[in-house]
Amino acid sequence: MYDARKHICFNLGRVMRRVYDFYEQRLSPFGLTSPQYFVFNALWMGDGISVGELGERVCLDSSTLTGIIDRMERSGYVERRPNPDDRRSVLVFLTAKARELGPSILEFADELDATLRQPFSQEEMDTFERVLRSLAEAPD
Amino acid sequence: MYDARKHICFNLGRVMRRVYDFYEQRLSPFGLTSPQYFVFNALWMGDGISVGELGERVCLDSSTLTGIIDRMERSGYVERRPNPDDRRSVLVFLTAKARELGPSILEFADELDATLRQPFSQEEMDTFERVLRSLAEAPD
DNA sequence: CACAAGATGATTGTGCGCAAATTATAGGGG
DNA sequence: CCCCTATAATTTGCGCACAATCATCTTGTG
Repeated sequence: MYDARKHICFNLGRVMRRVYDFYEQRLSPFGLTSPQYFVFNALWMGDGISVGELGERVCLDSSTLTGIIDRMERSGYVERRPNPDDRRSVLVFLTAKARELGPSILEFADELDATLRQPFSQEEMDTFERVLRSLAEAPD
Repeated sequence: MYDARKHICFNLGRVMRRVYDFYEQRLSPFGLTSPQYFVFNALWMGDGISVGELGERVCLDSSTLTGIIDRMERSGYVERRPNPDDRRSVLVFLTAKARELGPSILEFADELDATLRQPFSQEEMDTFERVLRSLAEAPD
């Protein structure tokens, strides 16, 4: 019998949505969605970068980031500043609010990740993540 | 150093988008997207069901399905018919076109799935899918 | 039989996510 | 110095995806 549930594709989508939701329910006190958390995290590693470079860090198209940065600017986490060396480019910075909440958010996200991993053995998670990374980096 | 890439959440989203894209590039001759393929597949198991029941089969909200069914109706794969027993409800059917293309599409999708699995051992895929299913079915 | 309670489907609003087109600027060659 | 091409960010158009809401219908209860 044909059942889409046997396809990797189907389960991947289903789990992705569930896990995003898991994070977002718990990140909601901070007013961050999952993609916004990734952007926050990428900027925590070093801000004052262009939209394009940010896109490389979070594996998202710059046109997708335009909207995410808009919303994070509205909620007070980031701000855009012109690049003095290149007027086409915009540099994205974390705000004082972001710097203040940063440690709590990052610690909290680590706990969420640990909660997700908790039911599985180290070996299972290693295999799981190895397959995941291979699928992410496979050609085509 | 904090890096969102270490989070399951981040890699899950990235891989899900890549795998969806992998399917969609190859399903494009049929004019189907990945979610549309899941709906097609669910109806192949038995059509003439309500939007709500379809949603249970594909694990999607009925408000999401409204749009997907609209588009599949436009491309000639499904049609809505009123439910004679319940005037609130709409039953979704596959069209003649869908029945004709069905076997090719299902076989093709199986090949795509096999291609994705090909680089990995049976044992790796078993672990991968077991973790995936547990994450999908975990409470909360 | 009437009416409240609950189910169902559609609609609305928000937020990703990408391709293609657009706008503005940069940089190189004649 | 000017044209041509390349690049950065945004806009536009499409397609998910879900929560909240609304309208409608069925069902259970008295």
